[in-house]
Amino acid sequence: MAYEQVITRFAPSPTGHLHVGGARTALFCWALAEKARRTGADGRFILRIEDTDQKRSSDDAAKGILEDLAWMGIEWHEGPEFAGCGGDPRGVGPFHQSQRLDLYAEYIEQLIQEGKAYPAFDTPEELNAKRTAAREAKRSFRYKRNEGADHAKDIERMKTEPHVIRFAMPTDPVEVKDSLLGDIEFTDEHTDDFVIRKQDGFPTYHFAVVVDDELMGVTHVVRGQEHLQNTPKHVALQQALGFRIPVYAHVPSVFNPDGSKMSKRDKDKAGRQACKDAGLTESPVSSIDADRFANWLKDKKSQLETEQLRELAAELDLSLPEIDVEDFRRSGYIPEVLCNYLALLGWNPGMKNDDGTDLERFDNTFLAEHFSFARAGKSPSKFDRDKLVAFSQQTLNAMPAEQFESAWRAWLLRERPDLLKQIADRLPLLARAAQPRARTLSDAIEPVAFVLLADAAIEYDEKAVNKALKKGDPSGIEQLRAFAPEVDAIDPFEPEQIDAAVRAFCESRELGMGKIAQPLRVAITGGTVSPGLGDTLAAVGKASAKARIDRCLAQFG
RNA sequence: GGCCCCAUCGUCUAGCCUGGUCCAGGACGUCAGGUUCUCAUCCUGAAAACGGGGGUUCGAAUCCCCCUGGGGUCACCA
Repeated sequence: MAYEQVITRFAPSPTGHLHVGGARTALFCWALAEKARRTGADGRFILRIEDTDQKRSSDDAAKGILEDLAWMGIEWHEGPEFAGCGGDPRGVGPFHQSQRLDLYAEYIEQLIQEGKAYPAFDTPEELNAKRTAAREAKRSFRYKRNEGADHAKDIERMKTEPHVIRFAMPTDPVEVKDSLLGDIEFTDEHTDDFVIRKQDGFPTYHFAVVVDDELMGVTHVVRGQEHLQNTPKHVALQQALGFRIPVYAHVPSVFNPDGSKMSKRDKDKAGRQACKDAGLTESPVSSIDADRFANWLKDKKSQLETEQLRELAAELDLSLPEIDVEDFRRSGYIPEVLCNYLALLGWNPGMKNDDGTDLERFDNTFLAEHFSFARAGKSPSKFDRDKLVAFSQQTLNAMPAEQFESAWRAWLLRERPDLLKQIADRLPLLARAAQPRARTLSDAIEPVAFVLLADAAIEYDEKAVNKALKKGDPSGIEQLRAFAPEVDAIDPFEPEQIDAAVRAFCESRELGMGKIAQPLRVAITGGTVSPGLGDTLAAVGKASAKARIDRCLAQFG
């Protein structure tokens, strides 16, 4: 009767954009459910917004997370509706915890009636004092209910006094079944009588997750390893409430290459360092006032707003470290690549390519078909940007030209609309030239940046001029002079025709291609590095090409 | 500090469960060559790891124990 169910959920708290670590967890959650779904079982991936912290949660952040997930192609089957994702076919919503308060109240009431939870009236000061004392005595502080507590009397007191509700944690050892780490036994020294309802009436995370997971039918809880110590609390709560106990999988964290935790603070750190290196004492951007700036500069823990940091980085020509999914999107990574890299951080398919190398390039569909925790790693991994860049470059280079062009156009439209306007008319040509050199959609601009300059604004690199124009016999500049009249005859002025003309020129004079290529390159771009010659000339167009050659001849001839 | 988790090249990892085919394979990075009009590609090659110590065994990267190291966690945050 019961056919296989794999119901997973990703439950972020909406306090900012989606962190790559979270994104990987979401990806694994999705893959697990999607795999079941594809084999005809009841596989569902739920997205739930854990906004029980009134102070830190925001609607904007929640929306940002939906956007990030949708961009990555991690589509949730149930949850808030966004971009074709979500919905509530089983009627288990709403999916914002702040809208489920009545539900929690019911179960808390039940626990209090049964004496499994109780009100506590300690002030934060009292608790702090106890914690400090415990620490000084080198013990860990664990809140335990007063031996002589009078439950009925306390319940009466609740009506008039500020209080929290605590769960009377049973002392039996709790066994946690984890499909990644194996079974782990927690003895009762791990947990105390933790708070399940805060003074403001909101449930704590521990209580809300347990209730929601039960009510939403969650069968597999996939979450970060930092939650491992919470699990015995959750299991105890599930037992007390008579709930099912889901299967857990605690995935290891993702770190910076230096071993530090990948955090939003890294952006502040990079910005601060850049300011110090530049010897700045006051803010270079108006959005950060003097006091704030001074304080930020000396206080390593203080953080600027994301927008302020971006302005600062733009001003200092600094690239901030990517931490959130949104950062990678801005940097010009495509979602397929980010997903692929993230999935590989802790999981691998254990298959070979035809040439005998390990299979590591795959898409989300492949992931959904093959994912399991049996092949997932238990140890924390470091985020290697070089490898991500390599994946990105390989993928971008291998795309069909039209696909690259449209991906690039979409990226430019979102991130650099000003630039897109400037180059929109010859985007296909520029895309063709940029694609083989593009590592990301962002740095694709670099190899074709010379087209953005006015003909008269080309600055000639001195070394390039010496090497390409002055050396040789006849000198580069003479070759250029000889070639100049040929330009007009090239028709149409397109890469193939240009290349053919250059080749013919070389053959007739028995020259190596380099003899004319480099002088031309300097004339057109000011330097010795650019895309193929045909692409380079075609990108600026015949009129500009002639103008640039003439100007160069005039200056060095 | 208590408790929990983890441990193969610089990094991500394959191999470990079901010891021998592993003087440990791949990818990224690095270095050295080569192809190409520059750059980027592409091709060839090289250096590079089983944290240490005890067991078990004819035999251990693989199984067990200890040590060391790394990480996590000890909130009215999630």
